[in-house]
Amino acid sequence: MRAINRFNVLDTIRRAGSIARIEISDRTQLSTTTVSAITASLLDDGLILARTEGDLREAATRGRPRVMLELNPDAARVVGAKIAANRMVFVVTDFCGEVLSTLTLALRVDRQPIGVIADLIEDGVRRCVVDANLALDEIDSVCLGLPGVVEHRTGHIRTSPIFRESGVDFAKDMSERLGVTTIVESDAHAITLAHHWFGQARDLDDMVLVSLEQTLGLGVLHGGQLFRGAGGLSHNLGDLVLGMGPQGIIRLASLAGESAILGDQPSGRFAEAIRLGRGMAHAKTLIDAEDNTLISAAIRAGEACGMALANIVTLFAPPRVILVGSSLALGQPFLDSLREAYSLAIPPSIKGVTELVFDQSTDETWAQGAAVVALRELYESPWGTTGPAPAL
Amino acid sequence: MRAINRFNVLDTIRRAGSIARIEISDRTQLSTTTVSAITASLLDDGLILARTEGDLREAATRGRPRVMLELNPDAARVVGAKIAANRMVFVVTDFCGEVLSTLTLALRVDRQPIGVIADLIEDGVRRCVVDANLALDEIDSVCLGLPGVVEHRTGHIRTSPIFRESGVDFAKDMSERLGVTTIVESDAHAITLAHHWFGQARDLDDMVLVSLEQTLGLGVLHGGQLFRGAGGLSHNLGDLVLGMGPQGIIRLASLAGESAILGDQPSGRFAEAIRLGRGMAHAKTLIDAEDNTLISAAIRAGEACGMALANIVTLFAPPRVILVGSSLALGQPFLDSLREAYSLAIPPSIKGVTELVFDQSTDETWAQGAAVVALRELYESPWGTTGPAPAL
DNA sequence: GTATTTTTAACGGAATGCGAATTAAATAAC
DNA sequence: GTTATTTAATTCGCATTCCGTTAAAAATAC
Repeated sequence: MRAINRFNVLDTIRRAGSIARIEISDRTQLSTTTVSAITASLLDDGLILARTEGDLREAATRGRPRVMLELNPDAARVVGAKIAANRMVFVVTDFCGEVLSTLTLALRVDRQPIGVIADLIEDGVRRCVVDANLALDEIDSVCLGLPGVVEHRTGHIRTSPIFRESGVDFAKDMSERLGVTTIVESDAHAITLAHHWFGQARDLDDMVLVSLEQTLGLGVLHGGQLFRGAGGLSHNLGDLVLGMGPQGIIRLASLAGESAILGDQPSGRFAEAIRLGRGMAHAKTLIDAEDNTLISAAIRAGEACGMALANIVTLFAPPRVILVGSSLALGQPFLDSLREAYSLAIPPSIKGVTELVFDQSTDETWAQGAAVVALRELYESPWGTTGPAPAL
Repeated sequence: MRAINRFNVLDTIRRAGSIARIEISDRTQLSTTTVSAITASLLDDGLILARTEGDLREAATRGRPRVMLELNPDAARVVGAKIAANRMVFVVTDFCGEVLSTLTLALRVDRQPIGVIADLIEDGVRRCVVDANLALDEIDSVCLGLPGVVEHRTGHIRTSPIFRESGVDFAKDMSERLGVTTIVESDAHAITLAHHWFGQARDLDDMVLVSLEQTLGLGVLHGGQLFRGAGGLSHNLGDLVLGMGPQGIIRLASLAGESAILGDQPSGRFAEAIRLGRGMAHAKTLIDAEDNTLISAAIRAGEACGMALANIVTLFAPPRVILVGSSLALGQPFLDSLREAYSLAIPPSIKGVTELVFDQSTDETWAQGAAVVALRELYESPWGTTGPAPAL
């Protein structure tokens, strides 16, 4: 019970950024007495800080001024990472989720042996931590955001475009390598939480996010919690079936996946751009130069995404859908056809329920989302005076 | 806190049917002391009964014999109803969900004015209650299961094939007519809970049910709770888009809805059978007589359903999917093509995660499911010594 | 100084949960 | 037939935690 209330108070403080006790009592419906007791213990554990100044009401109010409480950024540090096929992005954040250092490695890792990938990740984490002027043992938790189907609870990677193997217990591997608790999560789930904490869904506890990257992912927020499938695994939108063609099943990935849009580019400048992870940006310049092959690929992809999106809205009926990912960089042809297909396909009965938002987040935001995944687990874990208590 | 534990204990007793306190303590992780206190209060409120005999362990065990606890069937009575376009089925059940009386009205109500439909439902409820040798004021709650998109929380019917109007506040209407708390729920959600309590999902807290009736519905059970969309509304699978054809969007309903399979039958014996709600049964006899039009319609429908099913499994990854509804009566051509399309469309990465179960429930089971919806709300509501306390 | 508002402190009461001891009810052993 | 043993359930005492009330302390405006 205390644990629940404690978490609620802490989360209220985080959402507000800076808030007085009496306001917490208002929002959480807890008595001022209880809030005082809980905040005292949070202050004691060093999770929050008190600031005397900063009362935003009119200065001309009488009475004892409010003491504003806010998260103590130094209460914990975590590492978040976005691992993609052609790049890795690491961030170190403080307890508030603010980024302390960033590291981007542009290198193609897909289909490497698992040991090689683990080596690179380990290296990236260590370097990013050093960049933040920290040592690894000052890091409380690491979260890796990966594409594909990830079982967060068990730490297994079911399938991922960056691994040849399937069913890897990657969380355990990396925990042992780093000597720090390491968890894994789908990259789509990570960016979903990033938007919940910092982005376009700060005001919402229910929403859906669709990520259009090399892999097509989905994040569903339901009551402020990620909706993970039974078994805790993430979704792979690319596997959605859009119809039956002459050569069999047509999946979304085959129309809207990165390779479907960019095509097979065996050589040349475009192929080089793709290899370096600039494929979509380069495609945009080609589209602007009216490359008809690419334009029609983008339109096809947009239509497919719009239809799939309509199906997802039919199933989840969220107030807002956020679209993110590199494919958005394709620009008008893609976005217009997506919007058009969506409004055609959305059933009339739920028209107007859902708002569509496009968001071009940087890779850093994705990594920050992974950090948020780690932080959320810290928030819920019991704390001693020195740091988070080890799990039972 | 007590309320939560109380509900847990009550639900544990319901699941077990008959169970000793010490066993409850085992399963709920509550101390025997707490279980004793809670069961005492439940006994006091008349919600459960104690039975001295019935200890199923070997008779030759020493020690004080266990006192088995079970639900008191007489603690409450509810009415559940399945309202379909061409029939209404009512049941009165006791507190355990056991059916006390049944009433089927075979009449076509779709597109009647709302007052007429309400009249018929009111009449059905009253007659079914009388059949159970009860008076309406002995009924604690009524739940109506309707096809279409239903907002359970607010009691509004967003769209339903049986109403001309949309956005009707039907729960309020019927509550006033009957003088009994009346709630509404999607028929698919009702049958989902029926399977959770009595059917093929007794052992599962996570599963998905797909109902193939006149309307195509979906029920998602997640952690023992129905997963309702962000506004508490139900899903309409028929609106799912399966592809783009020459005449525009192809929705599942246009391939696998009842009218899509049976076709437009303006007259004749078949049309008469459809009007009476025997359409699918009659179709089966025609299929057995090798009516090629129907066979190919059934195959098309099966394929469409199989693909849609694969998409749902991709999104929810439940351990089990239960398929119910009148369309199952089409037999082999439909089921075989469904299975085949499903196994083609299911992505390899989650092959084997989900088990497919077909279930031909009677209409009574659907109505019983609606009763379960009502009972679950009673279970959670606070009780006085005389009956459920009125909502605040 | 007085008034006002926020925060902390102190006390009592109520609810809840747990552990230990106790009682209850049966069988097994003698 | 009595006693011991075993298992189930209850009782009792204790700790926690919450809330409400009241009062005091802190800090500022007037």
